[in-house]
Amino acid sequence: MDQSDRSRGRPRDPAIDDAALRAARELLVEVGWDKLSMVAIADRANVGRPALYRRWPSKTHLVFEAVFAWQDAPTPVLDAPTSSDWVRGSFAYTTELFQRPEVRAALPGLMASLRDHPELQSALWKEFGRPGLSSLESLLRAEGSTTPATDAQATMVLVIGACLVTSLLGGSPTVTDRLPHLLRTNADG
Amino acid sequence: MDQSDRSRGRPRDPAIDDAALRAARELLVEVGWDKLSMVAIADRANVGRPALYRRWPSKTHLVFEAVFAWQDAPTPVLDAPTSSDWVRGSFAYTTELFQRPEVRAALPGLMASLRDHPELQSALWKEFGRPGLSSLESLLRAEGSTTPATDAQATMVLVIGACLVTSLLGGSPTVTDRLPHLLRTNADG
Amino acid sequence: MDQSDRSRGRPRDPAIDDAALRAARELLVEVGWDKLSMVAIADRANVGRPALYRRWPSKTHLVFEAVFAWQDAPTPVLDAPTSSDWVRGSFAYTTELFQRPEVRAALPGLMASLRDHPELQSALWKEFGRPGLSSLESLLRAEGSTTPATDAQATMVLVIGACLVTSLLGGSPTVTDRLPHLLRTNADG
Amino acid sequence: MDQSDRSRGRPRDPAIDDAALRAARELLVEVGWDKLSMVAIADRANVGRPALYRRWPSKTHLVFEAVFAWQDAPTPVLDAPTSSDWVRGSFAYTTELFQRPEVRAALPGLMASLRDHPELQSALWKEFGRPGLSSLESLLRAEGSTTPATDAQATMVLVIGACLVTSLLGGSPTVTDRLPHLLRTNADG
DNA sequence: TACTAACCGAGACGGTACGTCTCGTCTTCCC
DNA sequence: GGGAAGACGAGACGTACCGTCTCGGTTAGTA
Repeated sequence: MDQSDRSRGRPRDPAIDDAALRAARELLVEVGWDKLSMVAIADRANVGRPALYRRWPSKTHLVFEAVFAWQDAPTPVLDAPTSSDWVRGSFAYTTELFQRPEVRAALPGLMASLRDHPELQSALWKEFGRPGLSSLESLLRAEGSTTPATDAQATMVLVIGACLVTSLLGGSPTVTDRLPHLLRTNADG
Repeated sequence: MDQSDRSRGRPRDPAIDDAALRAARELLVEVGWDKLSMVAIADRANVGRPALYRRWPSKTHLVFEAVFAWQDAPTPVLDAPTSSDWVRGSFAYTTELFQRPEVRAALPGLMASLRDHPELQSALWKEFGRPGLSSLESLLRAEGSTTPATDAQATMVLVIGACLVTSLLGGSPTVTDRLPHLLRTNADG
Repeated sequence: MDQSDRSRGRPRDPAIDDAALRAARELLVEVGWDKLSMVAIADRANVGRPALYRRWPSKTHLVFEAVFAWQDAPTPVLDAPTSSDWVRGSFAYTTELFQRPEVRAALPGLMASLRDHPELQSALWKEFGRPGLSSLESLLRAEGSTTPATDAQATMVLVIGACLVTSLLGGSPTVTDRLPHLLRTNADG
Repeated sequence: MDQSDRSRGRPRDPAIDDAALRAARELLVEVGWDKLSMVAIADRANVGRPALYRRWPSKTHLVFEAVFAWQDAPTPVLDAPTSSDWVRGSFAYTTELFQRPEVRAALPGLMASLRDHPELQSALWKEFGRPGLSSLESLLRAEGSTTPATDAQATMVLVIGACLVTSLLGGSPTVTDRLPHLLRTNADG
C-alpha cells in the first residue's frame, strides 16, 4: 500500500529540502521576515520556485520548518528532580532557542502568520509544549499541588511569554537571570 | 513658524483620520495583519491612498495609532498598596487590553514591525510601560527588595509575556486566573 | 459626461504606448512571436508590466496594434480607374505590408491567436478590407459584372491569400510579379 | 545494424501513437493551437509525457503528423485534362482539406512553427505540392504558356492562399464557389 | 530459463512566462 | 494647497507549461 505510493514517480531530492531550509535561515537573519521572499530563497538555494511550492504551501510553512528544526534535538527531555529545577531548565532551553538569530528574526512575522494557519499552531504546541508540560505536571502533583495541570500550563505560559518578550524587545542579562526566581512553584494560596 | 506652516492652504479633514483608523481596526479583525493593505483601508474609508500616506508614513504607524492611541484614558493609573495588588491589577489591565479583538489581531504584526521602527518602540514604552514600572519599583523597595529595579523589570516582562502568549495562542480562563498567583514578589533567595 | 470621465485621476502617459509598441515591433523581428513575452516588452520599453496590462488585455492585442499601426496611413485609398489597376495596386500594397519584417514575424502567431479574439478578427476586416472592397465593387459594377459584390470579395481573398502565402513561405520575385496577371476581373462565364 | 538497434529491447507500443494523435486532434479543435499543451495530450491519451517526447521532438511535429499524416490516401492524384479542370479540382481538394475542423484549428499555429522547422516545410511541400505542381506545369506547357513553371507556381500560390484565407477568416460558399472562375490559366499578356 | 535493453507510468527537476496584487510615489483636475 | 482618482515602476505572488531526468516496474526478444 505505502509501497506503491512510495515508489511512484521520481522521488523528491532531499538535498533540495536541506538547501531551501538553510537558505531560508540565512536570508532570515540577513534581510528579516518582511523582506524574505520565496524567489530569494529559491535563488539562494539554486532551486526552482515550483520545487519550493511542491514542498511547502506557503512561506510560513517553509520558515516554520526552517526555524524549528526539531529533528536534531527532537524533544528536550526535562528530567528535573524538582519543579524549581524544571523552571530553571526550561528557561535556559527556551531562552537559548529564542535567542538564535534566525528564530529572533522569524518569530514575530511567524506569529502574525500563524493566525491563518491553525494547523501550524497545533503543531507548535504539540511538538514544543506537550512533553515538557506533562513532566512538570507530574512534579507539581508530587510536590502537593492541588491543581497541577492548571499550574503547569500557567507556568509554561509565563516561561514562554517572558522569553518571547526578552527575545523581541531585548533584555539585559541581569533581568533575564532574575526571571526564574520570580516564579513560585508551590503556590497553594 | 510651524503655526504659519500649519495654517497655509486647506486644512486637513479630521474626518479622514477617524474614518481611516476605524477602517484599519475593522479590517484588522476581519482579515488579519498579513492581509491588511493600505488600498483596502483607503477603499473601506472612502479615502484616497495619498491621504493616508500624508498622515502616516507607513502601515505600521497607521495601525499603531489605530490600535493604541484610540482610547480616551490613555494612562492607566495603578495606585496599588502592595506589589501583589500591583501584579493582580497589571494582569487584569493587560489581559483586558490584549484580549480586545483588534489588539489580538494587531499584536504579532505590530511586534514584527516594532523592530524596524524604534520610535514606536520607545513611544509604546513611554506610554505604556514606564509609569507602571516606577510605581512597582517603589512598592518593591518599600517591601524590602534588594534589587527593586531589576525585580520590577523582570516582573513586568513576565506579566506582559504571559498576556502576550495567552492572547496569541489562546488560553483557558482557568489558566489565566492562575497566573498572578505564580508570581512571587518578595523573592530574595 | 465624457468630461468627468476624462479628467478623473492621472492620465495615462502616451509615451508609454509608443515605447511599448516600438519595443514589441523590435522584439518581434529579433526573437519572433513565440519567444516574445510581455516581460521582455516591458523591460525593453522601460515600463512596468502592469502598465502594459492596463492598456492591452493580452499579448495578441498589443502585437496586433503594434503591427497594424494604421494611424499613419489610415486608409490606402485606391482610386484606380479600372479593376485591373485595382488588382495591381492592391497586390503592391498588400505585398509591401506583408513583407515588412515585423509583419512577417507576427503574422502566423497572430493568426493562431486570432481564434480566441473575435473582436480583433472583425477589427482587422473593418480596417483593412472594407474600404478597398467597396471601391473594387464599384469598378466591377461599372465594368459590367453581374455579381460585383461576390467577385470583389473573391478577388480580395485571392490577393490577400497569395500575399500571405508568399510572406510566410517565401516566394521568388518572378512568381510574385506574375500573380496579378493571373487574376481575371471580367469573368462572366 | 539499425535492425539490431531497432529490435533490441521492448518495442514501442503502437497504441500509444494512435491515442496521442487522436488526443491531439481532439484537443486541437476543442482548445485551439495556442492552448494546446503536451501535458494535456498526455493526460487525454492516458500516456506518460516521456512517451510523447520519445516519438516526436516537439509539439509541432506531433500536431503535424496528427493533422496531415492521418489520411490513408496521402497522394491526391490529379489527372485533369485541362488547366481549368486542374484549378477546379485543386480548389475542391484544398478547400475540403482546409475546412476539416482539426486542420482549421491547426493551420495558423502550424504555419507559425513551420518557419522554425524547415524539414517539416519540405516534407509538406514534397507530399503535398510537388505532384500537383508538375502536372499543372505540363498542362500549361501543352496549352502554350511561355512560362509554364512560373505560372504553375503562381497559380498554386493563389489557390492555396485563397483556401487559407477562407479557412482562417471564414467565407461564404458563394464567394468560395466563385474563386476558380477568377483564375485565368492562359494569361500570356 | 535467464538476461537485458528499451519500453512504460508517474512525477520531480530547473527554468521561465503568465497575469494579479500591493507598495509608496507622482500627476492630474476639482474644490 | 488639500483631496479623489488613478497611473506609475518595482517586484513578489502562486500557477502553468516546457523539455529533461529519474524512479520502480514491465515486456519483449535474445542467450
